[in-house]
Amino acid sequence: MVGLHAKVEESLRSQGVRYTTNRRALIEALENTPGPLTVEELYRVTEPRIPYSSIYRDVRVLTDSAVLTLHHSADRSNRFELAEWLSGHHHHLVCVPCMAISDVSLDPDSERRLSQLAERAASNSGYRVTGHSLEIQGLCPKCKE
Amino acid sequence: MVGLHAKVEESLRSQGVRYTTNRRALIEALENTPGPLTVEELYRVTEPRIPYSSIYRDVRVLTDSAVLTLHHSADRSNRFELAEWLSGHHHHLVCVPCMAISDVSLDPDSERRLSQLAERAASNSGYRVTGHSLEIQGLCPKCKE
DNA sequence: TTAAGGTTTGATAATCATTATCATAAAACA
DNA sequence: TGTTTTATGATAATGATTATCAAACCTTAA
Repeated sequence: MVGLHAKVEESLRSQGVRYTTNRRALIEALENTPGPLTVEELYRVTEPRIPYSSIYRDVRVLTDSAVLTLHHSADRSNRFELAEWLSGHHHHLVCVPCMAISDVSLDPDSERRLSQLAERAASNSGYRVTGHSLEIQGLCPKCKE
Repeated sequence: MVGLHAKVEESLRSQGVRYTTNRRALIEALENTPGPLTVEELYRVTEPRIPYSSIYRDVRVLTDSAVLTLHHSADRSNRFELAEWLSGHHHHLVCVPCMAISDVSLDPDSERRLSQLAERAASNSGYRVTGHSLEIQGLCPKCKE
């Protein structure tokens, strides 16, 4: 499999965007985490520190370049994650009390059925369906006890 | 069926929160709309005008009282909607270009299968599942053309 | 009905997250 | 190398949301 960084670099290059040290560090941080991260978390995790102004600018650039996607969930913070063409299609498991978010995948058969459900649900709305995402709420192992 | 306002009033009363004119107007606005609304939309829709400070305070009070739920959507805006115990379980259809959001329901059979999928997806994560919500992305009739 | 106590309101100020600005630095390119 | 483009980081500005507080409003009990 071609490395993540090579894919990102190639994609950015084709859009005339440079793959700099800061951006690489952000991608690495996201690669090493099992779920989407906030700007603040990216700030804390990267080493050496990247100023907030640069993180905000970079996540915006990377999102505009379709390398990252913005994730919106019940908690009011914006979180970023690798786009699905880099990380694979997946869904999210959200812990309601502690707001932790982790990625989860369905097996291919379930995924196919989910697509069908989405199609059917939209069938008499006049929409053309292009994608879907399932958010599962629950209690993580820690919060469960 | 017992009226929406009666249910809301009863619920608020039990929590020592008053169901005032402003709050009633906000609930009415949400009742008459097929999807979640932003604070700005609530401001525009209510008559007579409710100041922003009051709308922000009230949606917060109503969310804390579990009468409303917050929906954090892809365009980075916060939207509020009636909680599911008032409006029924439903999912969202999001138009990617224009950001319109509308509610959509699955038939009971599909809903049951979706619950099973959610359970299965989380089964080896250690989470206890308490709920789920499906977001379907697509193009609305207008944007489709 | 009135007085007391608690809640809500609306105007305004304060805060917080995010974005814009801009001079400097680095990279790409001719 | 010199030129042009893009990125960086410090700082200022913006915009959305929350806090503050005096006045107005309910609710309850006497």
